[in-house]
Amino acid sequence: MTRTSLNHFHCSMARTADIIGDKWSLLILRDVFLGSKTFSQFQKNLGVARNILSDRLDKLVRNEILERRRTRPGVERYSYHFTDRGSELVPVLIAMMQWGDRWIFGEGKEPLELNDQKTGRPIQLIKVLSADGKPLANDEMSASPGSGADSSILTSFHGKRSKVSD
Amino acid sequence: MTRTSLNHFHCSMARTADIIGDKWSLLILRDVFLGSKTFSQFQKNLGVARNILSDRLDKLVRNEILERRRTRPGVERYSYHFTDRGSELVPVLIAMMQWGDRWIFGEGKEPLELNDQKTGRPIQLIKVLSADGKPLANDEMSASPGSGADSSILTSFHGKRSKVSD
DNA sequence: TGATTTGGTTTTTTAACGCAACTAAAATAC
DNA sequence: GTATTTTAGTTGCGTTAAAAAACCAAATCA
Repeated sequence: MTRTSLNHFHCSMARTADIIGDKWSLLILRDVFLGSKTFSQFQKNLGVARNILSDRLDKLVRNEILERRRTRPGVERYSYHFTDRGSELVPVLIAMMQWGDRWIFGEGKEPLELNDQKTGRPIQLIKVLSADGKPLANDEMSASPGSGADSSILTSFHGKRSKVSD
Repeated sequence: MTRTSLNHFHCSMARTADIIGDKWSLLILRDVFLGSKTFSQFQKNLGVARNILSDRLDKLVRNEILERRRTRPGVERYSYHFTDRGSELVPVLIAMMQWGDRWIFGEGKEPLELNDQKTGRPIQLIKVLSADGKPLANDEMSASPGSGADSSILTSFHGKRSKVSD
């Protein structure tokens, strides 16, 4: 019996979490964002077990988050890069970083600062904005079934569950 | 041999991932955001095993993401709510949802739409913005050691690792 | 009064994790 | 020209956490 997959949830969060919702995948993606490219770099930076790293890279490649490129023809030397799909996960990563900056390390103690390369100034805090660009608090939002919704979306997004080998 | 904790990484992503970087925690938080409050509601909506749910709720409470309130004095009836700390994770959740909307379900097939309650219009796509409010692509950002950085932050953020029972 | 709901805990099984050792080819050092 | 190191993994094994199901006790509903 394999672990529970979230594949059949009709829910974007669940499906996204199924792909990147584990510690090592998230850290690998962070590492890619910061410039790491190779198996050894990830291994050195993260200290993750090699089989786990192998498994996660595979999964990220299969899900087209990362692309594996051969760096020299005919030789087993590879590098990993974001696909378009993968690079659009960066806001997720940055939102997580910023939360940790604020609530774990605290103002003025951020381990890492992200800057606009052109101006050198720090990027903005990631926020939820209304259509006209105003920050929205959580209780100023409402959820409604989207165009692709099935009937029971708001009362339950518990879809069928499945066993997968992944 | 216990699982590796990311507690000693001097990295906001790692530390945040250590708290919410697993499927069920993320789904519980989504569920809270959408209005669920009780153990039974989470269990019904998510279909998660009760012991796992119990464990995750506990962890989220211990980490002050959620607050457990007794709903009737002297009786075992509880409800779970975001703390301030927890509610600031919502941008992370929404960024994940939006990624799934786009890359898993596809434009026009979103299971759920989030709206500005006042106007009824959908919220904006979450983006990384420069100080002057312009969207930044990934290669237009640079990382530099923050005010709380230790010396080796960019070459390696592999801190000491520890075994924890958590 | 008997069934159901609520909020869990306990028990058992199984899959995932972590570690160390191994492989095999290429690159570098001596 | 041989030896060591680096790269990119795979294999095997023991441990641990997750999943499923059963159980529990108090409160509430029918």
